[in-house]
Amino acid sequence: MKKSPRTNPQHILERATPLFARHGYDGVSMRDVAAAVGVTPAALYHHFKDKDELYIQAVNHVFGKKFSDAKAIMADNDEPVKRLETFITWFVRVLNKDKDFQKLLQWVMLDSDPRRLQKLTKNTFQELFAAIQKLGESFKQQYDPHLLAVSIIGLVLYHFESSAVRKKLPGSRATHDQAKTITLHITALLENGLLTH
Amino acid sequence: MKKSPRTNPQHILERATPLFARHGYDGVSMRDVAAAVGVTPAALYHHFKDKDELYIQAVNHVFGKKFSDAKAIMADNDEPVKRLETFITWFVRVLNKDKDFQKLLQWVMLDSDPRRLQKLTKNTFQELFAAIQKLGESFKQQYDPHLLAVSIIGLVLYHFESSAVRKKLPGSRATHDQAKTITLHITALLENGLLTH
DNA sequence: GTCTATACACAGATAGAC
DNA sequence: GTCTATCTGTGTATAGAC
Repeated sequence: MKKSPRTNPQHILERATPLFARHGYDGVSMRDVAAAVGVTPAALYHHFKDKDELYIQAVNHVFGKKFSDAKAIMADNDEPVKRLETFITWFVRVLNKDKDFQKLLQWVMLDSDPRRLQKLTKNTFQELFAAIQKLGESFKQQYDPHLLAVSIIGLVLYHFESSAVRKKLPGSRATHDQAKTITLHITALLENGLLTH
Repeated sequence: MKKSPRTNPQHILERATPLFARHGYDGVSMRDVAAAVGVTPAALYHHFKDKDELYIQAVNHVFGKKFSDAKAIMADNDEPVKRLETFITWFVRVLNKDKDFQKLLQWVMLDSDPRRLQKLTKNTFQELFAAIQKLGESFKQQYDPHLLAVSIIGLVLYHFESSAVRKKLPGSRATHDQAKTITLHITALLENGLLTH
């Protein structure tokens, strides 16, 4: 095993991730990252050519792991309802556990730089989205598969995206932050809808 | 009628809004705003004590109008299903029409400054959220009203929050950007769910 | 591989003339 | 009410010593 420097690229990414997750690209400076790592800004430029590259690699470092897990889950051969529930259970648990992942998803959606957005979404969302879309086709034919996939993802994501604001709103309770509560609510609503038949 | 200066506070807010909507608080400088208004940065400080105040007033200027419209809609006395559909129709149309409103909603959800978040959410979301929550109680009792309100809002919002990314994903079509398409999809899914009964 | 030192642009904000 | 001019801190990024 070669001697590895205390400060390798992966270590830098792991220190930078929570900063970008909390404050976004424009809210974090290279000085901030350097301070979190425990080096000077100049040292960062030895490992990353500029701030964009550092940010993109930090995001992809987080996304890569999660989405490869998701792909495995969606590849199972259970029946559709079971697969849907497995996916939602997994997605809720991951979002609940890894706040950095959840926040970075939000920041990516808001990125106003087309170049950077391209690099952030390349080879990450596509496969998972396609799998969800295909799963959606197993249900009622009336739903557009693309819109249905967006609906399913949004239904899950928004319970976490709204969390900071939601807690200030009426009816908020501690149980609303628990993965199990959210999962049960979403699956019931998605499967049965609001009306009695 | 008094002589009004070409550059009054409201005019500044209207010029600043699209900038904050696109790039967020940290992505916009006072110099950017001043350039968009056509004055020097110093002039802005005559009308607003600092950047925070300018940003908060810009957001509240946009939110205020929309949410008072929404309150009126939710006050109607139609039956629950009809009221739900009216609300979703209105919400989708507003989000589709006013991209600044839609984007600012996203930025507010990500605001990491507790002080600013407090000022942004004070007296804006509460009443509307409470009305949606109450509407949700008209349907199946099994659903937690708070979670149901979050689900309904998220289901609508995410179709717009995801739009930049969604267009790069499989199955995307031009009709997916039309208010009517989205409204019909969401109402059908919410009311009936995925399973056949 | 990390440091010191620094270049240079841009940030928020203010003083005081007009 | 807006300007010019400016203060002071922070931003990204680099050169060159160690």
